[in-house]
Amino acid sequence: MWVELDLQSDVPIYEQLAGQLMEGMASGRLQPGDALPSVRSLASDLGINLHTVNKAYQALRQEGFLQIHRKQGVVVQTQGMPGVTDSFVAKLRRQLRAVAAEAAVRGMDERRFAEECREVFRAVRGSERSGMEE
Amino acid sequence: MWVELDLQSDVPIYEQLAGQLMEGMASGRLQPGDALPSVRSLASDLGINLHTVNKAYQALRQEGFLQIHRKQGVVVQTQGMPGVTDSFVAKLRRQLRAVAAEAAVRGMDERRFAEECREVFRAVRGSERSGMEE
Amino acid sequence: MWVELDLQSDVPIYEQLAGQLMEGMASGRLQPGDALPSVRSLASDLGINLHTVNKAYQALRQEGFLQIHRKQGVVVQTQGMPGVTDSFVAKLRRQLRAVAAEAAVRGMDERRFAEECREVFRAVRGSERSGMEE
Amino acid sequence: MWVELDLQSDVPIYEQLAGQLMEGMASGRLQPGDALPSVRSLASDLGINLHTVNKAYQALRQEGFLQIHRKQGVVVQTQGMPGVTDSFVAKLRRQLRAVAAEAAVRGMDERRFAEECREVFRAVRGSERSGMEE
DNA sequence: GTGGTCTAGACCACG
DNA sequence: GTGGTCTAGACCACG
Repeated sequence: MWVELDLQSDVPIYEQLAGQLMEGMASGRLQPGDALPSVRSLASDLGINLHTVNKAYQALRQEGFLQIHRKQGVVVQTQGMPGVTDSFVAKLRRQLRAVAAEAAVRGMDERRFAEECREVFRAVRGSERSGMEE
Repeated sequence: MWVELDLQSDVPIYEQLAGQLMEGMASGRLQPGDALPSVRSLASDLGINLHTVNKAYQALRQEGFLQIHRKQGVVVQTQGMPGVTDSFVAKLRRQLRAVAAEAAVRGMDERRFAEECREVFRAVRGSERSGMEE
Repeated sequence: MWVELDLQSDVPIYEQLAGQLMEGMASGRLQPGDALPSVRSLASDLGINLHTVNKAYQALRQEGFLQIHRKQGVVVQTQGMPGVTDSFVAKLRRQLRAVAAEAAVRGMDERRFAEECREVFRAVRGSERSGMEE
Repeated sequence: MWVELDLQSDVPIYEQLAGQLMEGMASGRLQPGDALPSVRSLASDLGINLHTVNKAYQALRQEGFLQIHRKQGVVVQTQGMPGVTDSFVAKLRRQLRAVAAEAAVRGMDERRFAEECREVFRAVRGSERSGMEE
């Protein structure tokens, strides 16, 4: 799989993995209905423990991004991805505050900050979606 | 002090504290040269451990946002705040990726995302700086 | 058939199926002597595994709610449904404890709880039985 | 502690534990703000693994019944227990359906069923709360 | 074969 | 000392 983990990072592995899967969904590499590797195969593929993979899968399932069936395994949500809920917007803003504050202190101006955000957003959505929407 | 901590959050307290101090600097409530409370007094003020306050102060000092003198205590950096370094931009982008990916998956479009970023940036800079720059 | 399964639920499919059949019997849609679909046909009808349907049938047979004949197939018990045995009452109470405890902790009062129970009971017995008893 | 587990039961241990803690809160043995044993001490006390205790604690925390602080450990929610939300009522009814259906099939009548529910509810609330409300 | 559960044991950040 | 994370390995229900 295209997942890349930094085992040295202080960001927990399961969190990195969940993040990478989220980016996969954002970019379109992972489409609704797509099957993900079983916890065991992905674990051995990435060289980590199956419990660590499971923790990432469970977190994404609980938030509604994945479905986990007993035998069929793990699948990207088909029945309505979570939308832009109020609680998500609140979380988004909370996370942006920390980022924005340091940028402001370092002297980055508003336009530059917004531009960086825009570019990162474009980057995660990737090119594979071109023509899909809008 | 105006710091507010969420003891239930899974974000470490020292990190929350450092973040709040950073927001104080971003908004202008904390100006270069301003003295911060002593480790002892801030700890008892916030009802948290001495070590926790110290850890937040040390982290901000190490990055160049604070100066710590033996007896004069803790002071907001006077000799040039850290600027928009390449490594900061890299960190900024890394942090934005996670945020942007989830926003994209949830169906937020680019314009809305950039607008949220812009507004958060404005909010953290606050009104107290009006007239300082630009 | 009128059975509806939630393949995403963490309740095993065979258990959901047995529950739905039980509700069919409670409502009167399934009467003593009524024939149920064969394991094969129900499985393909519901898009699930043969074993799963079989497991649900066997569980209900073992408890005395169904009869399974070699060639006549599966039939709702004709020779006396299981009654309100002591062991059933014990099981009933055990299951209610968990439900009731959470309701109590959330601040639901006794009257409301009893009322919810009453209404659910009425709902599962349904209207098709009207005139059958009492 | 007063928790009793049935290691033979097919109900997962962590679920039994969470249920017992919930009953403790329902009965008033566990009051808001009360400290619970650390995962380690409760685990050794009950003769089970600390991860199993942790799983029960995390489940109750995620639903809002417990707070987990880094050093202070685990505490019964003080800032507003979860209330009777719509989603809880929906879950309650779903769980009652299965129970009620079998009771109905076995010939238990509505009044008896409601009475059983009422008594179980009284039992879980216990006597220690007498005089607390109403 | 799959995920779910449980155990045992380790290291670390936090406070 | 506490919970958080990770590993390794086991057994089992489900399908």
